[in-house]
Amino acid sequence: MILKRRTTIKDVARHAGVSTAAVSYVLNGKENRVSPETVEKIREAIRELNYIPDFSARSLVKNASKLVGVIIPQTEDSKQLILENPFYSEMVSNIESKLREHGYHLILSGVDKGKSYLDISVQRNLDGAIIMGIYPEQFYAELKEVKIPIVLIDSYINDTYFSKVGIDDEQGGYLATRYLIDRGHRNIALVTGSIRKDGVVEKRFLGYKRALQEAGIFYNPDYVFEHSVSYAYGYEAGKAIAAGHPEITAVFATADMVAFGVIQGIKESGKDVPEDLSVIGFDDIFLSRMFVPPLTTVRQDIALKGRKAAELLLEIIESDEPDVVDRKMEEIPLSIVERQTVRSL
Amino acid sequence: MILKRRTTIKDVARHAGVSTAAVSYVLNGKENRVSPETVEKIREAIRELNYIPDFSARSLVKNASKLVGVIIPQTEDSKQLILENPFYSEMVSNIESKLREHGYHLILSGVDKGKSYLDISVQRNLDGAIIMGIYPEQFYAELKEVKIPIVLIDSYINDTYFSKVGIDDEQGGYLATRYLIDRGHRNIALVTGSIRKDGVVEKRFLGYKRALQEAGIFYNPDYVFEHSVSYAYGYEAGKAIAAGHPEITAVFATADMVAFGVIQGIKESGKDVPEDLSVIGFDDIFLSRMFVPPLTTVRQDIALKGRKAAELLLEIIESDEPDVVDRKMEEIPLSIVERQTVRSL
DNA sequence: AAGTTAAGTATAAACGCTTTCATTTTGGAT
DNA sequence: ATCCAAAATGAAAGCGTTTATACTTAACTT
Repeated sequence: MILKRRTTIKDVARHAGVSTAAVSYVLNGKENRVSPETVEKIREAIRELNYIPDFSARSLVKNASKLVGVIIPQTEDSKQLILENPFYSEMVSNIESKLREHGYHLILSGVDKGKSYLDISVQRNLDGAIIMGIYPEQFYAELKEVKIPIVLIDSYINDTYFSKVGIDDEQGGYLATRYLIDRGHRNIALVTGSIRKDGVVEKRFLGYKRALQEAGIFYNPDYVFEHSVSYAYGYEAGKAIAAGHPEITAVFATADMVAFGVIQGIKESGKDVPEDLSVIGFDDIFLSRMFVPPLTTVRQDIALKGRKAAELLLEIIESDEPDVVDRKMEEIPLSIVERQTVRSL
Repeated sequence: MILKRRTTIKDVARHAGVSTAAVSYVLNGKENRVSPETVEKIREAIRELNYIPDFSARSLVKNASKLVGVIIPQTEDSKQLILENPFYSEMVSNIESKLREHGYHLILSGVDKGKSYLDISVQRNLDGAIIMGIYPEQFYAELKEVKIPIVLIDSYINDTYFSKVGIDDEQGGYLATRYLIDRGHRNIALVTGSIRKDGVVEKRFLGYKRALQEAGIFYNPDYVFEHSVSYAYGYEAGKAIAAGHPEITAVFATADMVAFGVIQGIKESGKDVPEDLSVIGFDDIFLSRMFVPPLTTVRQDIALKGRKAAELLLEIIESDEPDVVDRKMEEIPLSIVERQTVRSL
């Protein structure tokens, strides 16, 4: 593989009979510094030589890489991204297209347990990052050090340094639970990923409790099944509920993926959804529509969430005074979509 | 945002009282060129100053970026990645973890219709790329120009320049069809994404025809429903089959995602799977297990596919003579997993 | 003691680009 | 013709690294 030498700005300059500075000017849209004829000559040369700039060199001098980091959570056990969950892949896909539209590229990555994201952000000179999910305190502290714009998706970290996009999870949890209560359910289980401080699950849990309390229903800790956001855990919980809790008539799963598992678990225990047990999910991933039976769930616009996060980040990156932009919290609207997994008692 | 100046190798050198060369040596594992005490001093300085190297600068001089491009197909209409399909997200997730393990980062991207991948590979000085799916001829021609190692996933482009990882799709198509035939089906529909040259679908289609022929069944073009790899199209086709072709007893969908749609379409036409119509899919994405009814399908190890692609690429990148490594075709094994969507006639 | 060698270290060029600033050219105005 | 401002151009420094090369020192040989 004899690597042909790169075509550089120098080649272009020579070919056009001008200095590298001139070439750089037209490359950077500062054409007013160059005469129209020269611009044309340079354009021509660029075309003829098929010149493509080197972003590393550019990054070095401009101190901007046109690179954005995107972090998504990993499975607890292995080090794999939980990209399989359509919730994340749909967001990533929307973030990617928005970024590309603006000439940015995306480095997709998980972050090793206990390790920081400092390394990659500094190594790659990232212009910004979008972080999904929730991490240890320390992680955020380090992130701030890097001094790049950060957008947090689904995090309640209370620090104005970070911009955020998310939903009103407490309200979502409330809505879901209330929806069940309104249909006559009193003994309502909660199946959920681990309830961590500043995470979405914590808020949804709070909403669940608020709805219960408001309806005068005693909160029973035995009814919360907390472990991980996965089909597998939902399945397990579904079985446990169907087998061990005949008094429970409905379950609120804090993610559609979990709800699928719950339903499957219930079915395999010989009960039916929604005849014997009602189930409501959260997210409305595109699969929920196609599930059998179609899942009743709390809908959030996932694509919008991704797009908003990208837009917000770009806005901060491209503002002249990134430190002055006030860090807003973009809130994506919420609604219940009624399908066929909840019945009225 | 007062950007504190980067900590550079110079700072480290000064702090340790040595030259930048020495620092660079220990950074690059050439410690034998430096005395043990100096190494220690430098290590200390690095730690104390919290030094993190700049990969742009490194890339510039080493002409290697530790960056790998990953391309996945986009939806026809919009410019969005079809990452929602778990088939892709599972691969990406496995590729990512493998790459990260080896100190590489991944730039995830689609490629704009008609545009080339040349830009990004040159701009970013990519060390290699993994390309999923199939693109116009021209695309590959340009790709070769860049002279970086490329691994193609699911492509039958006949060019030894590229390494490949894939399955025996013809055999897969054959197996699926044969499976149905063996269970008494004669009128078998094929529902598939567009049959493009050198794509997996073309091969599966060929396998379908071979099985038919071998069984002495007349191939009926009316039985192939060709459009796009999507739930939506499957749904449409499912309806069309259930409503307009009472003689058809089984359908082979060339992707699980499509099979889901087909089944849904059939059900909404008032027929049942597998009672009235049998359906077999392809891929065995993790959802197929959880689908109701659980999908009978041709299984390929998607995670393995991703990992193999990453490994293969790394192997070529890190070999001293990348042009000498012979470009193999890694073949992932195939099998049928029997679940509940096919019945014997 | 002089010479040789090896080991350790430092200097400086190079990678491809942007951008400051000095210089040259142009074209009015006088 | 002369002057001047404005426009166009170019030289060169610098971004943070690596690495070839040069240099210094220490350690052996004779």
